[in-house]
Amino acid sequence: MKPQETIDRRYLPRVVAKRPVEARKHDAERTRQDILAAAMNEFAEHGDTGARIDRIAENARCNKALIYAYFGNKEDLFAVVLREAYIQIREGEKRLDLDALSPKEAIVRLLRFTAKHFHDNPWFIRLLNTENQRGGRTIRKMNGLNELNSPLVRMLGEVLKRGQAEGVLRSDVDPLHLYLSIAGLFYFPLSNSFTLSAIFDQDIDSDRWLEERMKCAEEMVIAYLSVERKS
Amino acid sequence: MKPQETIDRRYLPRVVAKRPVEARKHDAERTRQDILAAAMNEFAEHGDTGARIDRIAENARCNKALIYAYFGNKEDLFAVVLREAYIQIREGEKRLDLDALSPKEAIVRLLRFTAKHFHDNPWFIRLLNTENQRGGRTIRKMNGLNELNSPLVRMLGEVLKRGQAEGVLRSDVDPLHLYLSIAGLFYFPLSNSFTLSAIFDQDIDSDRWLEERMKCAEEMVIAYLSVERKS
Amino acid sequence: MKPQETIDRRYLPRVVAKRPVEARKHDAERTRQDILAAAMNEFAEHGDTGARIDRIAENARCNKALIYAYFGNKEDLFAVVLREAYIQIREGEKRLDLDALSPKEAIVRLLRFTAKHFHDNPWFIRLLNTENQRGGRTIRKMNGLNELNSPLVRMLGEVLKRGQAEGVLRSDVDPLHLYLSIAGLFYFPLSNSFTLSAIFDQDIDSDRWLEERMKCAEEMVIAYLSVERKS
Amino acid sequence: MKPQETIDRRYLPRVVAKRPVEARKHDAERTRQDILAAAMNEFAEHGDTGARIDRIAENARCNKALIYAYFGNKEDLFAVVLREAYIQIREGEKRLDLDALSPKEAIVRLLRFTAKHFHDNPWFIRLLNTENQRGGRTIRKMNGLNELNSPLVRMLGEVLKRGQAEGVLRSDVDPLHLYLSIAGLFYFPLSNSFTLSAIFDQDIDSDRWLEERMKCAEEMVIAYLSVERKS
DNA sequence: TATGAATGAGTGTTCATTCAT
DNA sequence: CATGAATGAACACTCATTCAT
Repeated sequence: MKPQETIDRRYLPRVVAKRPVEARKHDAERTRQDILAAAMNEFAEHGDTGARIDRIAENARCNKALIYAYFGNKEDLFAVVLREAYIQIREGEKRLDLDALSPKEAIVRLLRFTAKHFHDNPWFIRLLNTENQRGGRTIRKMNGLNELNSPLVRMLGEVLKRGQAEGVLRSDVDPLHLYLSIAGLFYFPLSNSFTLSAIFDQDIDSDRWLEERMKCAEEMVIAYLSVERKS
Repeated sequence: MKPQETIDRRYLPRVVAKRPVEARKHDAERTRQDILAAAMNEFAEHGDTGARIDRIAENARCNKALIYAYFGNKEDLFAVVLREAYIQIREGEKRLDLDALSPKEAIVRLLRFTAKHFHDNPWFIRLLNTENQRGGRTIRKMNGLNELNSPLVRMLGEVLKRGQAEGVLRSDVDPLHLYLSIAGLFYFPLSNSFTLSAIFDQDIDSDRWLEERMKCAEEMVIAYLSVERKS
Repeated sequence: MKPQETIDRRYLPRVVAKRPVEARKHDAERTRQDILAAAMNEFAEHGDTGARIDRIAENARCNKALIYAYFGNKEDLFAVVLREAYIQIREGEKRLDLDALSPKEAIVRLLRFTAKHFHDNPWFIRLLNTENQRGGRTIRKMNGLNELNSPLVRMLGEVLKRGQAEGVLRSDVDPLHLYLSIAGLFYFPLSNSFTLSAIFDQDIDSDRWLEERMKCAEEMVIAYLSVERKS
Repeated sequence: MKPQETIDRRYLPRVVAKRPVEARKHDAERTRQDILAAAMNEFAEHGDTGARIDRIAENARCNKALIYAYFGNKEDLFAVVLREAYIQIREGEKRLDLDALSPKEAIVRLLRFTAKHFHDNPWFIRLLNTENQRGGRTIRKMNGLNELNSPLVRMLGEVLKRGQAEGVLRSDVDPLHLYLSIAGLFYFPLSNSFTLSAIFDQDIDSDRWLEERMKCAEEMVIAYLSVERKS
């Protein structure tokens, strides 16, 4: 039951920037980055127990000992990788500049970004799955998670408040629940694209499919937010 | 980076039926069932690479060689486990008897069943994740998937048709997309309960949380289905 | 700084009983003994950190996994080896039948046995040294040490009592101290035979040297025991 | 099976002279001394295979490459350490000024010094054990051992000759054997203090125990030397 | 049918040693 | 003179799988 041998190129984080085969010069920071990039690949492709230090070293074009020198051990390395994944998505969200948009437009933009991010960075989903399959042992010990992630909820909360003030959004929406809904509408099909494609005969990973899905999800979210609650 | 050591009891499939320690009495079918039950546990708890044949044998109260005699190898055993998981959820859905309900009631019942099933059988989610982390290698080779899974879509399609005929549901809904939405609204938070609990400080696995989530999801789906499309 | 490559054959415990190269038949007890014998060799030759599981497996004509199946891990294996060493010397002492001899003869016989045992089983000394270089971490956790070792002191105590009653031995001798003296007179030169041979140009491991040493030690001990204390 | 983690402070050679953290100021000789001191510690605490170049560098406040620059490799470094150990004990003996004492007093003083040296410098014993566990590979290749060590035997020989001339010591004593006896009476219990403490329930490393032991050993040696051989 | 014994190919990790600056 | 970076060869231990009975 060997882990996957070949994998769709899309499953590789974009971080990778392989350097010519030649000699490794004594460039610590560069080396660290190479290892981290290789580790993101590896953990995303194979999960925690399936990931191999050997392969990370090979792909980072260094030897295993160096990985231990820089990152301690496999578990610590995974923690760095995981944090990096969160940093990337949260920074992407920040760049959306939701405050500059009308409330509904803001929601839609967040929705489309989320869909895009999940679709374009399948390793992100795989990393989250890995950590949850592990029982969250790594994230439980991580620091600074709140500072990293709370801006998203705050941002979304402000959009909702604005919408309610303007009378265009219903008034009883919890921002966290809203985010979970938005994410869930894409996470489920994309995370399970292999099984769903097999059992329902779909081509979930195609751009066309995603576009359709976004339309559907957008309508659902907007429909929900537009309804005024019957008091 | 050892796989999880202890796990919430809920994470174990219900199939398990441990028998008194005494003797294995050459009861082939019984033995097979024991192995299968133990294997479901093991794959759900630890994923494919984390699962251990030793532990399966121990929990099935037999020896490893027997597992190979019955199931071939680890990969084949996983395939049987995975199919079993699909059988269980599809049978649950069939028992819902959606035809006997009004369209909206039927949708809501399916939604609540899905939520409950994901919540009560976390191993189901874990198994799906495992297979998708594996790149769907197992399911790709499985036969009879269509017969097993298509009834769900057909059933849902009929509900939608009835609702449209009665004029209570919008007319442009794809049953598969609807199912993906319903499932996704719960799959995402439940599958990622460890990470989400950590980063957003929630108690996602609690019954109370699920109840709230169901209310929210229900409203969203109904709002969406009730909207008449502006032609 | 590789551990020794070749070593005087004398440094190997006598337990070794190598079986023809052919096939390993499923004989658990035999296998266990083979592993234990090989482990005694290995730990005696190379110490704890220098001992190699690979070599033990090779010499026991089995594979490494089997060693772990039988003994748990390297540390546990070392504990079994160490206990075995104590069992062997204590059994040898019991067989001396000191009670049947006159007090002085009994002391002399114990002395000669001790000398012989140290000389003929250099691995015994090496094993003790290893454990003491380790800070006694293994023996500290061992059970049943008292039952194993106290008979020696008791036996010696009885000899002394008899000698005092008969008026042939001085009356203020502690049996443990006496044993430490007897052992020390041989342990030091034999344990340090390599360094002493090098710095004093002796052939300490020869039978002739041992014979001389025994004469000298015997006289010293007897002289001491014969002196009546000036009250 | 990691080497010892913490160790009684007494187990460290006195050579150590840690300098403030600040800067290493290109002082070659000073650096060499620091490395040597750290190496003595390391080899004494952990033996040859357990000793770590990393730790030596850390404790010497330099980097590993420097150690190689100064001492060649681990094995060569160990040789320097070992020689240093011999130098220290032989110099101690020289300072005893045995010629100024009566023969019996001289013997007793040597005995007490030896006991004290072994007790106060347990790393000395550990170093000797290490080298002997290695099969004497290092000392065999060392030069100038004779000049270093023969003065002890010569000194002791002269004391014996004086005693015999004065008629207070027996006439057939080999000075080397006498030294081996004296040393052995302390080496054995001190070298094996961990195992002996465990199996005989003693507190061998205490000052009180040593005092008792000295009394006993003294009596034994004097009794032996005082006896006139029955021709 | 069922089992305990045995195996080979990994797997994470360590460490003495060398390189490049 | 001094250093941080880099390496390869081990090494303890694991695990899916097969053998012999």
